[in-house]
Amino acid sequence: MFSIGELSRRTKVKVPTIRYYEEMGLLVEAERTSGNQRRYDKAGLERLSFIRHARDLGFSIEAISSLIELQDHPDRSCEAATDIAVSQLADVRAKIKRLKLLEKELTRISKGCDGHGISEDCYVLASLADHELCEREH
Amino acid sequence: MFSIGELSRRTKVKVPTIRYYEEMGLLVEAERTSGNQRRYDKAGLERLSFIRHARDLGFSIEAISSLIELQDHPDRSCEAATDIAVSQLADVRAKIKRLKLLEKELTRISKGCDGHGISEDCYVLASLADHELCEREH
DNA sequence: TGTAATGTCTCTAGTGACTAGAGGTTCAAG
DNA sequence: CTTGAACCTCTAGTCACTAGAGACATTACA
Repeated sequence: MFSIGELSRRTKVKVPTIRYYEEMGLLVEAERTSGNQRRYDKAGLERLSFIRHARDLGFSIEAISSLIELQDHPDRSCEAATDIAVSQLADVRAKIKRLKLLEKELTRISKGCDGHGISEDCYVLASLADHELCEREH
Repeated sequence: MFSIGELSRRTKVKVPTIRYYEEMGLLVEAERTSGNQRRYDKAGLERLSFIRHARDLGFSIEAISSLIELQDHPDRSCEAATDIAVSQLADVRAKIKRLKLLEKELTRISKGCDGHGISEDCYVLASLADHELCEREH
């Protein structure tokens, strides 16, 4: 059994974040010492590692909730789990697509001015003021 | 002179968002009718278009504040404006990089299970539980 | 055993960029 | 002059935390 600080060190999840996950219902309420401090075991560590990994991959708290629910019922169909992963992947791909458009536009805008002039003539400011100066939709 | 609703229609920025921008100091406080309703002119429209375009490109409210400050002083050096744009570009590139790693990992994970089995054997859930199953850092 | 340092507790409030809703007022059309 | 849409302010909610206050618990060392 170890303290929340120890759990934090092992999982690289900050202490207040662990308490937040508990409040959100991602972690079951931890056992307490007589002095009311949380104590964790291997199961708690594994669950938090799961959460941390899923968060790193961009899953929302809500999605993680569903995934944990499935994990707790090993006999159920895992269709929902793959659905969540596939939809997360679609999300990530959509974001990449959008960011690539932004990248192109920002590259173009940035190149338009070397920063040595005055605001009045700045292509960066002009581009922002006038969408017509953009090459494509973003 | 036109109303906030009309401004909203022309810029595609929602009415509460316009009021929010005013509160944040991005928009100067609008003139009011005798009945206390906001009224805008061409200058207001142009400023909001500027803000909207910058937000679309992912600039923060704070960054936009600085850009507007420069816009209001056409005689100043525009170095800060190009700095902001360049740093925004770096941000976008960093995000793309990270998302591409996530995409690879999520693709791999998603392919590992077709969703027709039970949770116990699900590769999606196993991958999340065990970082070791990942191919690279993310 | 005493004490000091560190760790932990709960609670509240703040972040960014909005969005939603309540309850009341003003405007424009007919 | 009435009706209904648009407008006003204010508060609270979103997401996933983060920061800080003030009090209590645990641990290490003398």
